[in-house]
Amino acid sequence: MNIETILNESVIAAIKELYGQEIAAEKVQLQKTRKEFEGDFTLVVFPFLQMSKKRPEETAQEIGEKIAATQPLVAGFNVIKGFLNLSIAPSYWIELLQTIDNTPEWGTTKTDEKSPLVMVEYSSPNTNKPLHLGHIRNNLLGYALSNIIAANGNKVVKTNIVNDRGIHICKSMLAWQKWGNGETPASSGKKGDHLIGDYYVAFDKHYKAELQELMEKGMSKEEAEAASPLMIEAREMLVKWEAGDSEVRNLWSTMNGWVYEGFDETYKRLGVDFDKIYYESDTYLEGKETVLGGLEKGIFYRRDDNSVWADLTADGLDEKLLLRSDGTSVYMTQDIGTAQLRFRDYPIDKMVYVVGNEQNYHFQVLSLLLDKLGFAWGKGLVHFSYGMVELPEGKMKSREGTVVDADDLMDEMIKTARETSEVLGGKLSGLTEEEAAEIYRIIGLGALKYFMLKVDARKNMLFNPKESIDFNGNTGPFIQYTYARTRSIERKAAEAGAECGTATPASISEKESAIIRLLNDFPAVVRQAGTDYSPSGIANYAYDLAKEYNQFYHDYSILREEDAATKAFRILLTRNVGKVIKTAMNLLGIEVPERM
RNA sequence: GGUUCCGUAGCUCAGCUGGAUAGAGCAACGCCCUUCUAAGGCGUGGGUCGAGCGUUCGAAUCGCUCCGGAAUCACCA
Repeated sequence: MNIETILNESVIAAIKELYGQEIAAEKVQLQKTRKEFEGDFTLVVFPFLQMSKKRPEETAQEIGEKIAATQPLVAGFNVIKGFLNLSIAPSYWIELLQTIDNTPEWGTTKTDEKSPLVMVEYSSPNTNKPLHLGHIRNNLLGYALSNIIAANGNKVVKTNIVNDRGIHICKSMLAWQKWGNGETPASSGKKGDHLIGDYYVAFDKHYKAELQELMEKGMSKEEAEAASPLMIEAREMLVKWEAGDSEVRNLWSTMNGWVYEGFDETYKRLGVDFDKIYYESDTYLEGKETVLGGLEKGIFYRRDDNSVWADLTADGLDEKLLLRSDGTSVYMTQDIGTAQLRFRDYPIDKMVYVVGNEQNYHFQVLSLLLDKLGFAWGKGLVHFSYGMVELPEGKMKSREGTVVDADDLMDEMIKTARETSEVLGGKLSGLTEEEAAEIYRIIGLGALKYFMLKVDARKNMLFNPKESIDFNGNTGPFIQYTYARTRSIERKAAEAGAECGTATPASISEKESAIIRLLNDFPAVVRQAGTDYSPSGIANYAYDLAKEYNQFYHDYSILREEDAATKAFRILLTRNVGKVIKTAMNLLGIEVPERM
């Protein structure tokens, strides 16, 4: 049983004995004692004043006396105003450290046969351009969230829906046909997704030039857009694609194949993966059937022009188009189709969509529609909505060339990790170039990942490339550095044959008990992150722990301590800090180096 | 205009199931490497928690009203 539960029960018992009243466990406000005061946990006694009919100080005093007398784990207490600060016996903390040490995956909940199945959709790229900064936030959040959900005792299926069809892909294809001269990733040395992205940009450039020309001949913007030969050709290509034209389909699968190879490389580098990938080219027709089924059941209705709609006015929303008058499907229809396929493939209990907040309305509607169509998890679907990534100069726009490319950014981060390390002077001397390169990779990516994950996902965030590469302060490398320190201490302790935590030291310092209380919090932090869908909760916790340990590291000699029991205790503490940091960082998808 | 989200230090962000004097980092200034990793530690300065009203013994946290900003409200995806 954890210490909070024990104290909670002690408080309830004390209240009952003193004032003869039964109180609910939620009424007991126990919190960690603030740094300035002595003690480990603090009970707020204001809610009990009505029962005690005494002043706050007296009430706190008598509750404190009662608990100290009955609960052996409470070694002492003090009262400040209406706050009762309780000190926990060192023996309990030692025991906790040993429990952490002996428990594999401490802080997380195991999955078994009966665990609910949660499907997490994230990434969802288009196949006409490479991944950029916004995708990085999406991928990192999606991956971390999956880990966190899994750590809370759920089976998780990570999924990706690839938008592999539509006019945007036709644009790239057309441009490649016109100006590509048969260029391939192999012939050009470019990554497949970048190659296709370049043709998408080329299309846009030529298209704009065309528009300009037509408008100079006296057409309005709308007329020019309609008359543009390039755009007409692209639309024709889309029609051919839908009709299954073999030439177009072949080109399409070849070029998409190049893109997927490029994506795979980026995903691998980012450290994210998927259990199941869906393609819109497979799901877009499925949705149509489901919608028509809903039409038969009277859930939807058809207008005179033959289009199909859902009336959501009763739910406080408006009417939503599901099938165009020409019978083709829209975005919503595809998402319904994808849901249908997934439900056929897996016994889904809960569905989580990691998609940007610009689609909040879409998911509100989707949830209602799926519910009406009878999907058990429709109503409870979670749209894990995250904010935009903004740049210091303003919004990121591909047209204006202000995108930050995912691959470039990762290169840059790793390069900076190397440079920083070299400036600091021979940090990794004694390692081979390969070993050092691996550490730079871990640090560079750790900096990037932590920077993206520490911020509350709901908020728009500012990405300042310069600052992101600053490895000081509340950053991934700081946490990694702290971990490397704990590993170093462990290695040195092992070399010296030092004992690890078998005896109880005479006393535990404030810094030490602060660290242990943080360790004690970890399971609750993981649980909270699971219910709040909050990777940032874990990230900020990891930082707090690392910071606390670093201060401790500077204030106490760990290996030089003369007293064997104290030394052993500190080694055990260090090992547990390393263990918890590593677990927390793993949940975030951030690797942790053995040395740096 | 409707809906949703966000306003906390100069900057980037924590804290929000109501609790003690609102915390970090960056930036500025001053200390600390003969000491287990200085990618570190310590210190100084910096705040009407967007504004107002309300609920409460107690509000950055809850409610209402404003003010700012963002997203969305397509037969685009």
